[in-house]
Amino acid sequence: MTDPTKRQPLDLSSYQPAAGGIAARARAAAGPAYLSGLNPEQREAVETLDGPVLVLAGAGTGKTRVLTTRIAHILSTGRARPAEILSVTFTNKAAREMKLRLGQMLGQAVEGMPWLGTFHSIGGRILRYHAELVQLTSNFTVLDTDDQIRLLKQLLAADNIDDKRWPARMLAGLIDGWKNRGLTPSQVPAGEAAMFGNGRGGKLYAQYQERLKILNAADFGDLLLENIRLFREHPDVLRSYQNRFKFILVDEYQDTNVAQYLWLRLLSQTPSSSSLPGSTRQSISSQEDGSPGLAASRRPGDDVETSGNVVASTSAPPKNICCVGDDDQSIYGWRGAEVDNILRFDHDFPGAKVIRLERNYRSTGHILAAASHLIAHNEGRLGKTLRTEDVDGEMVTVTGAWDSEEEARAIGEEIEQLQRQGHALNEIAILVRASFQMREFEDRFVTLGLPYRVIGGPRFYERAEIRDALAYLRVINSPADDLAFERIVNVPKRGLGDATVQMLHDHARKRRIPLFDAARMVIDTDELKPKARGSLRGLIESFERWQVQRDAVAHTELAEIVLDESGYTEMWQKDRSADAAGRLENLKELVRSMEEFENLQGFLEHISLVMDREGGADEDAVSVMTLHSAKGLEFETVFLPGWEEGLFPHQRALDEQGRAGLEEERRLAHVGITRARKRAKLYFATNRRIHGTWNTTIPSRFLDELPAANVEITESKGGSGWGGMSGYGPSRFDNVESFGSSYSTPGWQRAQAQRGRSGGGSNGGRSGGFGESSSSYSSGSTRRAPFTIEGELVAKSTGTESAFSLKDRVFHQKFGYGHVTKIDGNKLTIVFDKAGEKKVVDSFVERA
DNA sequence: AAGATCATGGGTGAC
DNA sequence: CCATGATCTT
Repeated sequence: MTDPTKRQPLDLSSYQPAAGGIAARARAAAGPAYLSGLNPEQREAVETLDGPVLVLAGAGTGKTRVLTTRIAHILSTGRARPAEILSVTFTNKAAREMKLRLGQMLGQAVEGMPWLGTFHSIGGRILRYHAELVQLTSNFTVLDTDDQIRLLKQLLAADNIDDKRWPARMLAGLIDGWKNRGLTPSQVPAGEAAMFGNGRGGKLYAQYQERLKILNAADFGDLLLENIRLFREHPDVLRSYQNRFKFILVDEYQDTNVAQYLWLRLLSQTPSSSSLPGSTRQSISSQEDGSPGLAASRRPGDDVETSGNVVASTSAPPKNICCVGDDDQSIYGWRGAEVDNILRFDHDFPGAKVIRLERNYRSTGHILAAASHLIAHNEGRLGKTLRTEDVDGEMVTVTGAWDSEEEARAIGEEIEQLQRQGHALNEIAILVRASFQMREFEDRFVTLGLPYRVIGGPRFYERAEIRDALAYLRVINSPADDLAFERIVNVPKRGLGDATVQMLHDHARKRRIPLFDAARMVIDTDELKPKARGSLRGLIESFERWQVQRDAVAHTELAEIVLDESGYTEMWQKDRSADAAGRLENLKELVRSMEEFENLQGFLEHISLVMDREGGADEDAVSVMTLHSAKGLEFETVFLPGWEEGLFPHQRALDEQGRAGLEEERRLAHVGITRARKRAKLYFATNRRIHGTWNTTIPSRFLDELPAANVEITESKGGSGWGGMSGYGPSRFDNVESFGSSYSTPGWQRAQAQRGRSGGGSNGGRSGGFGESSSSYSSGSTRRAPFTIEGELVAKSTGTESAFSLKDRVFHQKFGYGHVTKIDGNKLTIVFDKAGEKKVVDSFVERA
């Protein structure tokens, strides 16, 4: 990722506030310096401080810049002090970047922005202040997914539920889903609660919550849900936060789930000192627009409203909340994100000002046009028209490969070529749909000796040795943390096996006390064999000693003492396996990383919430990552392999979510293309191995949805090319039926036509073999290029006239002949002679 | 209590 | 094909 501001007219980062302070500086100039680099829309988004604002910021339009400048503006106009601005992001990375950029604008003033952070870290912080009100203590532990699953497994075992038939993972997923939707155990719809474990799902959720309280723990969902509960049950607490936060800013609003939405809604209401229960029942986000799914999911919200805490639009002006997002980049529906939150913003926050940022400062014309045309195929969107003043640049390329191996080889060669031309590898990324695709590239790059880095692999904190070390520290910090205790009770080996642990569990359960306390009691009895008893006593005494030391020595020193005295370090020193040295290194790194924290508590807080893998070396290397983890990044050159039906769009997205799933996949494709500044290179393979077996695949429908005018079909540079079976010899593919059928999609046909027209295709004659499919497509006849975008390379979405008019006689490659009965932007409703009425994007039909 | 073997299932993954 | 987890074995 490079500095996204660099193509903007004025580099804000060079702005240095005068010693007199930002306020003084702001008064000095009629238009403060930090505003002068903004375009009119950006400036409006920054300067519209009062009331709700939704900034629809397309890819590369300067979203982060608007957010940070807005904060600077609020501060410099004296509208609020740093501690009065609530600014939430989804990732720590985003929060860090905002802090960094703010620092560049404001100097040290950022230090005083205590409420800039992720939803979870802010939620967690608020929860710690009021822990006792939600049956926790302020040193509560934040459980990660692993702990969560282990806890659920225990509950399932206790209930004699077959873990095979009802996996703990599945229950964890359900509970997460409920929490994402803001549902406490009692609010889960009966039907859903019954879905798991023969009707026991709801009960298990309730049990799980009880256990969390006993463990003095909260999972990620709780950090928000318990916050909401806190606000609902203690209006005075809520009011204090409503009073505190004069301005609220939200990044990536399209990714918010219902719980986050509710949380924001609660905080964004203007506090009314006389919040009479039931006095204001008017709902803000309400009914009457038949959206059943949403209505159902919003039910908890209505609860909030009818309980009287919500101020209706008429009684008080809504808070100064500014949400920034892009509905076209909503790719986390599977994780509970509600695109509807952004689609309904002006409904939820009446009087909201909606500002669109449509000037793209990132990509060249062809790239932007391709991405825009693709995303225009989605129906559920607010519609933006991205523009660029950049040159057209290179066309987006689409390359077919015989199989995934050749795909990797071709991309490898292209990268080497770019490298020879002097392009930095850091400016090149490979973005895959699914992580299994990465291996092939790694293999290839290893043989080529091409430096690469995989982003988003196993994270630092997920490593066994880190989790073990943390478990020791967790027990010291919160002795009730049974999950941590259980993790390390026999690590390193102390002869405390299943039998001993089981015994401790029985003891603990009977007396309703933590395992640690149970252990302390048991060592004074003769219930254990002398050997195990002595071992356990040693451990307990160690912990008691460490607990005393916690307040006496620095936390980093404590960590070293613990790792040393527990025998944990020794365990790895003795280990002869290859990765033992690396693990010891990681432990050192862990201790090092503790230095920047005040104390143990602060460190543990951080570690549970900050999942970032520490930034790898700055060496020049190609980045390999999933499309999801690429969101928010940009590269000069982006390779997008695997554009095949079933993989992208992913079959499961289609199966499980239907059209909504397809649209989310399409947004993912849009995100992928818009990561590129200068070159976007798409690939598809005709054969791909999935779960060990080779499958013949069809090029992705998304390829068909690209505008021909901006796309160039190229031959694979991977040597023998598609037709060249020779390189592979008589192979395992001999049985594969003609792969010609793969090339009969409209996109392919079009590609051939395109190639013929432009004459640029290196070896057009060779394509003969591919086109001859059994399909009914009339090959040869030059097809009308699909909806192309002329001139200024502006994508047309909703609101644009189609090239067709009512009653036009048209031909569709799949549905045959028909006539247009309705036109909605570029979407046509057509009654086909044979296939009946269909809604079709106009690029799929031609005049008959 | 540790290692060996079978069985299962295999989008995306922040906090 | 592969990685992970549950079960079986020593």
